[in-house]
Amino acid sequence: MEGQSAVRILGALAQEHRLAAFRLLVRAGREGMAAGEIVAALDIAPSSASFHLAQLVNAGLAIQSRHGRSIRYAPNYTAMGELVGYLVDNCSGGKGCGEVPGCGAEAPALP
Amino acid sequence: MEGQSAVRILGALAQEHRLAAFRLLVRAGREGMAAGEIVAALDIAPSSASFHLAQLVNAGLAIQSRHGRSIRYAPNYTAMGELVGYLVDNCSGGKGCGEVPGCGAEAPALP
DNA sequence: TCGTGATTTCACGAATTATCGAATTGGGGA
DNA sequence: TCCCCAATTCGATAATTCGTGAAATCACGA
Repeated sequence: MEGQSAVRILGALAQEHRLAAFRLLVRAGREGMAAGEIVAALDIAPSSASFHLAQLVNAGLAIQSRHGRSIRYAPNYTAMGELVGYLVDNCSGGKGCGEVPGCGAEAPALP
Repeated sequence: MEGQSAVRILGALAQEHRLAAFRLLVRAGREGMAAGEIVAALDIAPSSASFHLAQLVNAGLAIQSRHGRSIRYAPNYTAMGELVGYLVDNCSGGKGCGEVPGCGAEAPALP
């Protein structure tokens, strides 16, 4: 993952409603949720939700698909995994990352 | 880590110069870097750098300390580790997180 | 004490982001 | 076909963020 896309993904998650939406999607699993369900869960205007969901899709964190007359959003685990990998690679100061239990990050890779 | 502070940290990293600055700090290790060195490395106006560094400090990602007449900034590995932990906990859909090698994230904890 | 270098704070304009209501599109079902 | 229902797009506005130069602060050494 490059720094530029890391910034895009971080920016997509750096908003209360979007982080909440993504967590909902993760919780819902691979099938994701319909836009209407997300709107109901987040308790914001439909147009606002659409705006935020579009940002998640744009950042690659969510995948949009039509199911009948509703539109479903599913989480993209790969993008999140790459973000975490990027952060872990930038987390270690050379002595290993003692703050993330179970993660063996040794190499401070800085392109 | 709560969602609110996760958003603060994500927001602090979701900016080109701030992400670059934090990576510099991580690379520099526990001693960190003087503000002037960071300004030189990022090639931005001193006031802009000060603005961004203040955001990192405010989010808890960096620690500020005076050394002589210069001010040093050091990375806070704990905050980054907690953020990664938060993301990992929200990364798994229940089938384990296959995208982060070495990380055993099984429980989709949603407070 | 006085000057000097290192940083931050202040003030301000430009750009981006967030939110909402209204109008619009796109698919079923009667 | 005609009518709903789900969701998005549009248009406008409020709020936030970013970048910069000028001024203030802070600590050190002569």
